[in-house]
Amino acid sequence: MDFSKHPQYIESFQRADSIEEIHAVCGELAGDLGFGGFLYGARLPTSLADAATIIITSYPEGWRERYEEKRYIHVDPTITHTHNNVTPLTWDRISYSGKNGEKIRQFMNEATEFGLHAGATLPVHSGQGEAAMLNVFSDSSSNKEQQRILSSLPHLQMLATYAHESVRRIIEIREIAPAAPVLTTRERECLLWTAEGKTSWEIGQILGISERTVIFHLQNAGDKLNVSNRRHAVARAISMGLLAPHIA
Amino acid sequence: MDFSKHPQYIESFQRADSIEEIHAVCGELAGDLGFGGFLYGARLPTSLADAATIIITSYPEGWRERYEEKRYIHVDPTITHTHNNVTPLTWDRISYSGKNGEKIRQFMNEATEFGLHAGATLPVHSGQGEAAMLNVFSDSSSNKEQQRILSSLPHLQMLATYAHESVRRIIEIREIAPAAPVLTTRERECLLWTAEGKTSWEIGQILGISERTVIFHLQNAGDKLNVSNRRHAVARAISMGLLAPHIA
DNA sequence: TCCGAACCTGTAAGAACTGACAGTTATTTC
DNA sequence: GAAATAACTGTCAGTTCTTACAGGTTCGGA
Repeated sequence: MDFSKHPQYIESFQRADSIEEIHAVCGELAGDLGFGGFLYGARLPTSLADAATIIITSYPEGWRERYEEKRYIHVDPTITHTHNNVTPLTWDRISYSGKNGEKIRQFMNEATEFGLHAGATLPVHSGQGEAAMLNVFSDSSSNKEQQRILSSLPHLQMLATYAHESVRRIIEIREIAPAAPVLTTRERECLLWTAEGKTSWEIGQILGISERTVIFHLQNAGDKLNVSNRRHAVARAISMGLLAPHIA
Repeated sequence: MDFSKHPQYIESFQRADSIEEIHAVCGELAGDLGFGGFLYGARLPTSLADAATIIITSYPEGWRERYEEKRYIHVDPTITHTHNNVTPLTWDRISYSGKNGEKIRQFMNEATEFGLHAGATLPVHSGQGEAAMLNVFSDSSSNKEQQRILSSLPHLQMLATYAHESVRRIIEIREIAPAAPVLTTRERECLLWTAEGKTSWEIGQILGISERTVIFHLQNAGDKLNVSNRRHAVARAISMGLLAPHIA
């Protein structure tokens, strides 16, 4: 297969500044590599329990409708795989055992009705629970085609990271998530111990300062995080990555 | 370049059940692909502010000592890149501008003294803040070599995910992190609203149950999470991914 | 039919947190 | 030298959490 346009796709992804452009690049590369269509899907957490879902796809209209209608998102093995893995998945290796096995088999059978006979899923994860996947499908499941898919996996995987990078860049520009405030050392320390369940008094003992001072720092941290109690502060700080282990 | 052994490496990674075996596979593939050495590094968060660091490497002894001694982990641009990106980095594209530019230049210069003339970094992220990278270096930085590195990136990237997968599998077997408990729907709901800063009474209003019942559920959740107050429960639940947005 | 799991509710005392009062000290920056 | 920032400390009233007491209902599986 011809991978010579690989660098061009990467450049196109890096230049893209709208979802439509990303769609175009994905479509082009899927076509060039001989695939029948693609689907890029990402979930970008915006708050604790909410996430923005971005879908960029050239899947057949009928299949997308069916998928919606039957709520196949709860069955789709490519999504499960992406959640639990970092490695590529070729669809011929999907397992039909387990309690959802029958549902999955039906799902895959229905997919073939719309031309998705074979394909692969390339997971991409980024920090803080962001997850994305690039699916490509082929309208044949011959041995030769399976082999072709297999050999294009490395390139697809790499392109998937660039696709994801550009989506993140574009979405971030539009500012879905609020920026994290800058905490002082003490504020971070106090928050961290709070997250470990310590009381103000205990934290004071740990840090060698008075209980009142701990309250002071936590109050300041709370103001910066725009919250009104410690439970909320802990949740915010963690999900903003403010308490994450530092390098080294 | 010859990528025909690609599937063999993958199989070896999947079969490996010790860090030493992973070392061997990485060494083999780096050698086969013409690289002078490799470094796989991962940070697997174990608790809120702590992470296990796993390093598997064939870097020159002298360079590793120097790196330790000078605490280059704070300077190393491959680590910064891995933290902030999902895409591969070829070392010739490292930027020397910015406030740490001079330090980074010195770092890279010293690296060349030990034979690291060119190379690439392949980031791998998995859920819950886990991050890893595969570095490979070459003892020449000729144009031809740069080209060679570039063309092997897709394969390296894919192999990096398999390397990371096997490390995760091995480490998980040895149980660094405790398993997440199963929460009931109500427990999860109450915890979620608690993480949003709501009081018991408020949560009762939201869920249409009494304040006492909310306390009851939070108590049970706390017991399962093995914590003694809500701040700790919120922290635990979030960092275990129990409150993460469901696929819907 | 009995059991466990999930869900629901009440009272009450003491511990912990929150918010508003009112400050001090040291360091850095303009 | 003034201003800003980080760190530090105290009291007090009111709110919320924690723990321990003692129950009840519903539903599905053994």
